[in-house]
Amino acid sequence: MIIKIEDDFDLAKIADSGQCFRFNRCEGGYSVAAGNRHVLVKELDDDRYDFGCDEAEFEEFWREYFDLGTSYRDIRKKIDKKKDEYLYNASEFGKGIRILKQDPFEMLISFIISQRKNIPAIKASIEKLCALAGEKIAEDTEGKAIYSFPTAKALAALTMEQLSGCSLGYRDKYVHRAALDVVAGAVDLEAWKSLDDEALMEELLKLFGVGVKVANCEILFGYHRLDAFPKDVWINRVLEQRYPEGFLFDEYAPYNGVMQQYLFFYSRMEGM
DNA sequence: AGGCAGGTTCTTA
DNA sequence: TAAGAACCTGCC
Repeated sequence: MIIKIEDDFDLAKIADSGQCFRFNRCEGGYSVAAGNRHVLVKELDDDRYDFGCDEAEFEEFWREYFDLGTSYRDIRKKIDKKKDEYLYNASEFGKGIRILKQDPFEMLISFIISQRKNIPAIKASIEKLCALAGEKIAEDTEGKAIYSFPTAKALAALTMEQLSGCSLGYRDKYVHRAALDVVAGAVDLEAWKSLDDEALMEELLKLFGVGVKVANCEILFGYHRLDAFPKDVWINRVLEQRYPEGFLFDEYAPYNGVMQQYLFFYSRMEGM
């Protein structure tokens, strides 16, 4: 179905923003996989986009997934060019990025895998994991199969040999344990939605293989709490070099996570 | 060939 | 409590 989107919306930038790992350019548009769903999105002219699904599915799932109820343009307006020129430049450069509303389990596993890996390596691992334990849900325009993200049960059923075959390295035991804990009910990601930020962080940090950085990614991308501010090597370099006096967290609350995305995207492209 | 990649855990003092 | 080492794997 075709829909007009007047707010910030740039598929290429979202695909490259590092928040999602199954969002890829392919012939004729962008292949977007989320949980057990898949859609092909094409950019048309005049702010119009063609989503390869019917209206019911768009309204029921993709509108929410792309967070179309939030104005990222308004969020960008919080940035004062004179007061914070670097962030202003970063936001102009990253204009079009949105924070997707992704599944907490998929994000948790994805960011556990992400540690000490570059983005292509993360994607490769996740793709192998989906092919191994997910179900085929679609084909992209090049005829390549798209698989759902594995359920906790399917992941927990994998042997360690199968897991390490997905190039997880030492993270294989983290993924295994997380899946087991979810299946056993000791970890209830749904129930954690009702926790406040601090309590949620505390629970996440109890997970094997989850430290502060991965927990913040989960809070921002898995729970869509837009104030979470993950600090990775790129962001730390930016904070050190560009904000020796400190970043203006108070100014940007409760949207620091959105600002983090602009900084991350900008710094990575600038090759800082 | 050795170092490093969107960190975290384990060990040691 | 806080540094420092170790950790899988792939890629430059």
